[in-house]
Amino acid sequence: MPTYWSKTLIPTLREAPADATVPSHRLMLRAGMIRQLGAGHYSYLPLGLRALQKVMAVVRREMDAAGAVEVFMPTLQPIELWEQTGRRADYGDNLFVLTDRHGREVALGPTHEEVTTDLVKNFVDSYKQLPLTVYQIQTKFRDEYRPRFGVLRSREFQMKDAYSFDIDVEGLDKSYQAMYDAYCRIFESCGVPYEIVEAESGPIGGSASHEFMVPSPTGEDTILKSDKGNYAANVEKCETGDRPTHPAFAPFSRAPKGSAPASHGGAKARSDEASASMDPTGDLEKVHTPHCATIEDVCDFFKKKVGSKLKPQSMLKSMLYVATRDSDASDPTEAKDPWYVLAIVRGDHEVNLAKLRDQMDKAFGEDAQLQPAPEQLARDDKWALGFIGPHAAPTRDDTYLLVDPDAAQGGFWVAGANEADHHVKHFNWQRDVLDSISDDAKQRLIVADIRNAVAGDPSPKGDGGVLEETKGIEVGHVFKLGCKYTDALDLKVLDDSNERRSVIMGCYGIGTNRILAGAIERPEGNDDNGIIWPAAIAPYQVIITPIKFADQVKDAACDLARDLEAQGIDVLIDDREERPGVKFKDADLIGIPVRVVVGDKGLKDGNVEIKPRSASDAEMVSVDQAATRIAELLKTL
RNA sequence: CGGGGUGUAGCUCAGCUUGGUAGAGCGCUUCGUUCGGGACGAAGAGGCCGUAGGUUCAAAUCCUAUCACCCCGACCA
Repeated sequence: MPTYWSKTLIPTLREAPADATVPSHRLMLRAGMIRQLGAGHYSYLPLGLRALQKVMAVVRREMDAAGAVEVFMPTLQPIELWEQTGRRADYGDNLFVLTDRHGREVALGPTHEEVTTDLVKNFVDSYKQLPLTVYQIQTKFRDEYRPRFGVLRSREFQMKDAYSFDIDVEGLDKSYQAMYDAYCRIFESCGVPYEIVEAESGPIGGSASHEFMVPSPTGEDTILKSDKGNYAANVEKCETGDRPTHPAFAPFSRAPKGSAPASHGGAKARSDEASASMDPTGDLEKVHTPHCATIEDVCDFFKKKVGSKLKPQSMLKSMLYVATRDSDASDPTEAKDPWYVLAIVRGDHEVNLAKLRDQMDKAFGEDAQLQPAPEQLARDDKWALGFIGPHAAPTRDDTYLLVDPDAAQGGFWVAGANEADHHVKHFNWQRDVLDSISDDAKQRLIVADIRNAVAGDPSPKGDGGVLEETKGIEVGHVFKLGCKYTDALDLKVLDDSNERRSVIMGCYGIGTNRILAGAIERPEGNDDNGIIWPAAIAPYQVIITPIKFADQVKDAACDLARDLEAQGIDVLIDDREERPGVKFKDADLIGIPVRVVVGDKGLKDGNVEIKPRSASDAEMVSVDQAATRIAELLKTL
């Protein structure tokens, strides 16, 4: 049965609400697909729901084809599960927690690793029952800092999540690959362009991870790609190739992992000419910089008060972290033996905590708990927060000094003075640190990649490639989890030699409503007149626009609709008593791939007018041929 | 959470500085004329001006508090 516009609910809007800023949000609102209830909560109206259901159908088809089995798990999850895996703390405020009438805490599921593991534990005892991959499509809840961009980042959203269970790493690799391939087919089927990038696994945990991104300037994720085309990664994960340090730092340097040693490919030394020399030609000089605790503040201050131009890349940024081996103490202030890590990067760079953790793990050969130093703790320990400089570290035996290669350069730097409201200029590593450093402190000095990669950095492939930056919308994410959850929740099975072994997991997520937004955000997904859907996920494949819904036009429109429906093509008939112009505008706005105009004019010659939404011109086709022609056309859209 | 902004009709917004009985366009209802790219005319319906206090003879307007939403930022799928 075709849908009649007048009988359904498609409240199109001439203007978008002022608070909608990104194209997908504006157009979904204007097309009458969604309505906002609160910050990050959206209702799906019939048009939006239909599109979402199309996506779900594609996802189900490919999941089933890949051998995954569909289940449906509860949204309400006992908080104990989250405590057992330690993720209650990891998720922090992002986890919605509610209290039931008995005073028990329950989490609103943001994801289902714990529940799935717990479920599978109940009935999987033998390696013979593996591999197993389960999936579900469900509403997830995350208490985002800041929901935004409509359906792109909401607190309540739909996700297809899948979990694989294998007896060994080879099995995991296979399961992972099967999902990876299925994801490629899903995004291809849905007609959304995508890129696959290496990703940080974040609070989910795990060893390997890829993200599926729809390239788009409105994306919140930053992707770095080698111009050689052989490497792409999320900025949170992205490695850099070898970046040369000043020779004086050689004994402390750690080559970035995976990079070819001593490649001088795209590495750029500081542009500042003075950096060529390690010899100080100016004395270390303290400058009074009241209330200038950030790089930006200091630069402004120098410009306005000192009268000299200071660029962020001429400064050293000193970030203080606190570490502990005591994994039970979630609060470092209560840990038994905390120590500090002072991370130094160039003023225009950002410290990457995951990389910093990696380096600390290497230094200790075990997991260290590392986090930004809480303000109170740092002040109590006499750190001049906001005004810390690198030379503070060697004087303290509780502090490691980690320096990024780009900061480990000669010449002069502006840095914190280790005294409130003061910075120093003419800071020089050789004179102010290396010359006076004790042997003991040398053990705690490491030069290594600890910052986020930026455009212009050398590719980690070490082939002379240079990284370029783009933005993307994350629509899918696959992880090799390992045994994090199965160990925490004790999911073990007997293997073929009767040994109990930890089951190895993978997990795989797709944001189904992000696919919708991604389809609209893609360059071909919208124009001045509205949405342009890929046929696979369009709410309807065909819209029939009768010029006036009466008499022979009405009959012809209904006949055609019936023929199309008989071929499995879904049809929307715009039967409203509106002027043709209004119907054309609305048809364009909601973006149905094929529009058929039925009017007296064409009918006089036995024709209807067929126009793909993406085309600028229509073609006249005889009434008899219309259904066939439309079916053909749809295959190309 | 820090900074900024906005709450007036279903939507987009004016009115607020300088207090004095609530406005426009679009949409909606009825009638008429229109009818192939958001028609025209006429007549209507629709708002305790986010909420609560306060100042005042009088508050959409001034003050205080509070709530909601949006934007920017802070290691977010």
